[in-house]
Amino acid sequence: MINGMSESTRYEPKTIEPRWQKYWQDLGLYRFQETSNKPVYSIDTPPPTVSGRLHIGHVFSYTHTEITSRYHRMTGHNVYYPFGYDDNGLPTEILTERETGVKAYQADRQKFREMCLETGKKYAELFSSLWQKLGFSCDFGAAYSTISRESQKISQWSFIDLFHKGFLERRNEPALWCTNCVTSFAQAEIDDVNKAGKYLHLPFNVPGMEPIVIATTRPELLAACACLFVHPDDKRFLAYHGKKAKVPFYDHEVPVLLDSKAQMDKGTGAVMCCTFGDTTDIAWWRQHKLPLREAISKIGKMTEITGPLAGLRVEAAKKEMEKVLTEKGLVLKTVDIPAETRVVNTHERCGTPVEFLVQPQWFVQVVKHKEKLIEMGRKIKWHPEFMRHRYENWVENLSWDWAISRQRSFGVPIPAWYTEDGEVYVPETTDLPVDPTLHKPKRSSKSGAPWIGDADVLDTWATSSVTPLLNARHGAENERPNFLPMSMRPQAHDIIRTWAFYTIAKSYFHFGEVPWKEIVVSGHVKKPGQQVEAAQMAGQEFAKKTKISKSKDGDTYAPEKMMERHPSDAIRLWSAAASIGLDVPFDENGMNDASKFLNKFWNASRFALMNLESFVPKFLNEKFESRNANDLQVLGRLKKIVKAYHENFQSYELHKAKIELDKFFWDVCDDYIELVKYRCLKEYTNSEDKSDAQNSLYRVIFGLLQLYAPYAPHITEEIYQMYFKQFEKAESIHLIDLPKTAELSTAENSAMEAWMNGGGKLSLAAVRRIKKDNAISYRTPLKVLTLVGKGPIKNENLKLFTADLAGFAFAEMVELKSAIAAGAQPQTGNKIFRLETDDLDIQVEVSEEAMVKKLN
RNA sequence: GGGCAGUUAGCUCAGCUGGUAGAGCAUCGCCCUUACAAGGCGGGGGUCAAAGGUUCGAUCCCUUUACUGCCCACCA
Repeated sequence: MINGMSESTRYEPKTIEPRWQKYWQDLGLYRFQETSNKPVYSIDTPPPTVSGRLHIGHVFSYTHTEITSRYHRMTGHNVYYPFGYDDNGLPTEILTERETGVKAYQADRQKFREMCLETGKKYAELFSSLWQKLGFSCDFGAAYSTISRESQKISQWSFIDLFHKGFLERRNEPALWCTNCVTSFAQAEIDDVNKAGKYLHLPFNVPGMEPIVIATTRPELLAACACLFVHPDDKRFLAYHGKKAKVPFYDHEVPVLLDSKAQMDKGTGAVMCCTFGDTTDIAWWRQHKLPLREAISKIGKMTEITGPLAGLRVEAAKKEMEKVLTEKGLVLKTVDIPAETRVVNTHERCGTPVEFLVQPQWFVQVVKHKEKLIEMGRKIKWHPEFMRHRYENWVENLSWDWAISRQRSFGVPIPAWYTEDGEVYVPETTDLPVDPTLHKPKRSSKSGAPWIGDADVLDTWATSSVTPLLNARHGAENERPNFLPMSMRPQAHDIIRTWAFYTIAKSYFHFGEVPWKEIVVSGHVKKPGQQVEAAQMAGQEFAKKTKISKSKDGDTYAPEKMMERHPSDAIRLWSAAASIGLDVPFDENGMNDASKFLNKFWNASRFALMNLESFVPKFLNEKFESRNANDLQVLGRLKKIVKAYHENFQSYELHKAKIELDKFFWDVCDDYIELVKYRCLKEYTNSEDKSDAQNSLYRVIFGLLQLYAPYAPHITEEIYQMYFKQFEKAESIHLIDLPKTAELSTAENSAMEAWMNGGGKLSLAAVRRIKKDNAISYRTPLKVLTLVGKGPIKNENLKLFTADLAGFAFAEMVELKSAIAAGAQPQTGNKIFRLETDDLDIQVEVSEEAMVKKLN
């Protein structure tokens, strides 16, 4: 019995995993070493948004980073792997509103902020506890929150720096507006939703002529109609150029103007321009200097100018207007637009259709820096490489500057004051953080007019886009020098247009530099679903991948539930099995498989260690080379695996590293351990041979342990602690550097060749086969085992493995011959069995007595 | 409409720089064998979406097509 090893054949993670988690915490194993002179590998961890609970998709992608961090820690790096949470801004406000039933705009500002802080705290604890249960090696002591004082300081510093550098301006112009959240928002926060709609064809009367007919989906905006547009080349409307038309129902006169953006083939060819129905309206409004007629208020109610619609919400107003117009006979025609062909922009946080409102807003000028931003993107190494296209695609299509003010209460305050006559005051960076709703500027305004503090807060992305600065403690006394650019940013592909883009933009504006050297983009976990008539008609079932929805799928994909059923190591291994950047369907079988693997790993290690009882290893740095070909081939193969492992981890392809490792592991179980165990037996007296066997076995098992350690930290630690620690000394397997890539020796190379292609592996299979085919029990001893190498299989190669093979086959004697004599007769009382193949002939002689014995 | 991926065994997916295909699950057969029956051993199952091209040779490279998914644009 090895130190404290249990009798159970089943691996019991329930008690083992928490034990080591606590051990690691107590040892402070994963703390970043501020003064170490090891090279730093820094990770710009995504702080999960405090907008609800985490689902299995988060676990999936965060696990990739976690495994990567362990890899780097085990290859001589001082790893900076912080834990953070994004708890400022709109998402947290919405969550707080949902949980408390209190709407932000109805509540006292300070009081609501405190409620949000509470929410943030609660979820931060949930997140942190989940990560710890998964065995994450974050430096939990270095946790940050984006509403923290430090984060506020840096976010405001960023604002001020952009302001002074001229990348930031305050403009009073239409911005994307959410009437539900009562705030402006950015282009990146638009979500497309397919929604059915309806064109109404409405007549605009023109004195002395036929009415000009337009098609609109937004009759509720008629009151805001500023003009009509027709295409200059559209012959149908030539007579109307420059005429005035009367808006139906409201009867105010609007001009008929020309613009080539009016599409002749759309609707009726004539279009009404309202302030504002869509982005084209905004362009027209600017270009043609149209009057502003606001029909929708901040909170989504119709304004006074809409007459009978005033006070109604947009949807209700649309219906009411259609009713009114229909009653008056003003609807000439209606055309339904199916959902498939109509796309509505909505606010991604709440699904409310976008409106446009003119309000003073701060904008970061991104549109005019597209080229530079693309250039920055190209300086960063993307994994997988094709994800860079998404970034470029997004930047190329940018049409709005980044609106960063939010008319909300919980967030980092915009550090600015204004006077009525247009003076702007931005504080000194030494005075941060400030809250203009509470504090006053240090000086009075030039005109003596009173300062008005900005009551808005920053977009949550405006704060989370400075996480590299936060990690570097930029501007603080204990600033981390040479910390930027960071080594790596991990994140999922859905936030390339937001988090990745904004972080790159800010880094460029502040320093003209990239924020990190590499970015690793992970995929999503999709839920498996059914699909399509065609497949069903063919009697097939299709797995269609669809997004996991927090609201609809409830607890099905809750990691906490998953962790009741599967060990953390199994969930980690399942996550690591996916190709980098690809979406994967959720498949709980994959976790079951991983659990089975853990059990196998447990048993294999346990068995190996039994064979190492009372053994003292020659240490790894000591020159050791076995004389046994089987040992040599397996150690040679281990070296090959190590090399591929490092290469794959360098390119973040941990799934590839794992595939090769798994294959090796199963081969070790199936072949190597089966063969080596006979040389480890107590009764085995050749001490040189035995020493070779045990030293090799030690190395193979320990090597496997190390290579699996980043993926499955708990089970590897358990096995390490139970046996290897006595020799390796380190407090944890996670403190030992992974084996380095090493050259294969000539002996190893030729042993591998002899094993793989020279007949070694084949002879093992042949023994299994002949026993099985002839119903000879596995344990039945053989009198004689005869092998004949044919074709490429040479007897001299087979000879290398005969000693081990004899043990495996329970053979008293193994002989190699050039041919098996036809009609060879067994000795009395024995039987002969023969199997011939193209590469190898095998013959065994067994005593009948032994066979019968076995049958009973 | 633009872009990016994918299409390989019943299912989920690997397949490195081109040399007539692999794993797990499922299925079938055998086996309590002194690590493991949530196991072991063995078998069946694929014209690698289609068509052309380059090549001595293509799942892999090039072109075209079809389908699937994602990102973006369009939103009167």
